[in-house]
Amino acid sequence: MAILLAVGLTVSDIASAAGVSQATAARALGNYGSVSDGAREKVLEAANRLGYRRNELAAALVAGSTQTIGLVVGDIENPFFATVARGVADAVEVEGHTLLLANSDEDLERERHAVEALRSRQVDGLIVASSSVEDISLLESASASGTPVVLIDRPMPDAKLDTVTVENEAGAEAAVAHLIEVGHRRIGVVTDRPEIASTGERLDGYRAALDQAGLEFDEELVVEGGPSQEDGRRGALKLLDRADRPTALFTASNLATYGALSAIASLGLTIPDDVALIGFDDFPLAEVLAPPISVVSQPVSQIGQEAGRLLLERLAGEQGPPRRVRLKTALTVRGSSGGPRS
Amino acid sequence: MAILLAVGLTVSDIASAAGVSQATAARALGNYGSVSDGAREKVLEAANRLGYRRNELAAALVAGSTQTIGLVVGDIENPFFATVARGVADAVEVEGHTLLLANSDEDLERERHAVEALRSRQVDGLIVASSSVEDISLLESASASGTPVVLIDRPMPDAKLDTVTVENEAGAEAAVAHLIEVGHRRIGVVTDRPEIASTGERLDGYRAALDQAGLEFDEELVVEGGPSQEDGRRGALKLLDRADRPTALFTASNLATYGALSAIASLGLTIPDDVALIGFDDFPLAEVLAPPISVVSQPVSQIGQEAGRLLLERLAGEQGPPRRVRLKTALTVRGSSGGPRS
DNA sequence: GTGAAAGCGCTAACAC
DNA sequence: GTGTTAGCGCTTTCAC
Repeated sequence: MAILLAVGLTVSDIASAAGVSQATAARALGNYGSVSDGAREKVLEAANRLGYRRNELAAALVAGSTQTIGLVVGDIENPFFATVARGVADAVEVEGHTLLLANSDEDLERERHAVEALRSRQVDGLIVASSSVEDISLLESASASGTPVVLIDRPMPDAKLDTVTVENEAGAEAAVAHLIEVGHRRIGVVTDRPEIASTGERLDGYRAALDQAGLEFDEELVVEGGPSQEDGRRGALKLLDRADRPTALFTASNLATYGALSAIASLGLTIPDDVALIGFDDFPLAEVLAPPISVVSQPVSQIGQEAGRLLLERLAGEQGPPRRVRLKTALTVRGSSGGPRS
Repeated sequence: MAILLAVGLTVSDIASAAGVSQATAARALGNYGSVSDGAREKVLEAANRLGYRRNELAAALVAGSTQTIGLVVGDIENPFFATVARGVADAVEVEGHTLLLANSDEDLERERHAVEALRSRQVDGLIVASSSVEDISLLESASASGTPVVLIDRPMPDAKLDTVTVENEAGAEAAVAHLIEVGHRRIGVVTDRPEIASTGERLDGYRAALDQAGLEFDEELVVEGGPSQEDGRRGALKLLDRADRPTALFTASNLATYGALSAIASLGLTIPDDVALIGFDDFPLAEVLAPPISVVSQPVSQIGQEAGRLLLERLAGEQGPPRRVRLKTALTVRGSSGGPRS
């Protein structure tokens, strides 16, 4: 019995099967240079018959390009990142690129590790939802040394890198302004991690709306959440589980919204009478809940697609200064933000 | 002004910087063979100072292993697949592997294409949620030629491949039996795509529960959904938007459940009085909805982890016959499955 | 312990 | 149009 450890056919195998030189076979298979019709036919026939598949690894080693994009997200289980990933994949796959995926768990050390691992694997470019506001030197050095990097979701004004973000401040301001407009005066916020820049911007939007209405900022009403639903739940509970609880909540991320909904349900509170709610980022069941949940919606898939597009342009040779794409957000008012009981 | 197209340092660069031969530098860097302490120190110092990073591509070409796992899912935006992906990533990353991700959109042709692309990139192994019940010859041939394949989520009894699935039939049967127990007699089903084997098993569970209770199977009560929330919504509407609508619904996938919730809301029906509901696969807001939604929960992350584990074992040389891991499901009764109004 | 040299599978000069 | 040859960056014999 033959042990067949099929390691894959090489160009040479096809060449000898077709009775031509390795170079001719390579030319026919790679569709470059000039090959006579006869030779081409023999080669392709042999390749087809034997089931040849090009070793992209070897090709990449020569070409210096792997046709591979590294994507680093906080957690692919987070629907936001999953949708971003889908957007990126859609954008880059049409050009024949494939995604190498890594989770950072919003940890700077793990992010560094992921970026290094991806670079070692010679990705052509990187798309990163960075964990840190401050230290992006690693990413800038990657970019400087020829691996373009696109930052997503988290604005980095000083970064010399392409970025794709949304109008965090305007979105948050619109949400809070709306809550104020329908009569709320004490509005709690559950933020995402303070280390990520979008958190700061959304908080700025919150303050701007208060300022605009002449309301005083009360830091008691701001709680730091985190990247998980449980963080959001805890944050919301901290705000709601007391006598002088706010009459409305603004949750600054999708998982924070989930968490707040859970907290509100567990306390037996009614939306919007006991507490109104607006969340940043839309979600599948927002319209189905009773009442439907008001949200600041953002074009999540488009974030990924734009990032993919920017990266492909860099790979195609684009040399200009860092580009900053800011996508619009939109306030979608549904039932959950109705006026307070008063 | 110098043009610095930093292409990356090579072992030779480090070797000359350290004043040793390329081979010695490689040995020190790769931590194999024997190197004198002095030489090692010089090499590592130089590597560190210059910022050397190994080109894993070149290493992989020699080693014949890329430390890379290909993952093919229907759609990474689907929370089920996102969680599976996370589980796989967690399992394989500890061994230094990275995930290459591809979406098949539940299309057999795209799945084939993805598998080919991943194999060309020399992944060490593949984990696939296959789109087709019938044609897995491509995957079996991959496996036979040295790229181990683990099938997930969709049972393939005849496949000569490792598989990780859940107890679809038992889970579905428990759900429907419970609906019958609380008094329902006309129970509608919204399935996933009929082409995937889990759909068949869940439908078998439905029929088994009816049989057990002596109820007749009515094919009018079964509608084919699909892989999207919108498919589920349409399917549920077909069942609910008529006079003799069923008093309960069993949705056979998470997105079908989302879709059914949407359909129920749009029709203004009340759960569980107008229509009771149990869905296959738990979801983040299930406990938060009013009423909370009863589900058949499955260990989604564990599916991914087990698949990763089986694959790593194959890569480590495991030679035995195909292994079939069947994970348990559990019926979680919440408010949505309460008795009918009668 | 160390260096020279071969080779992984491919692309691409360079001759003929 | 075709074959010979070098080389991508690495690992790994094989002499010394």
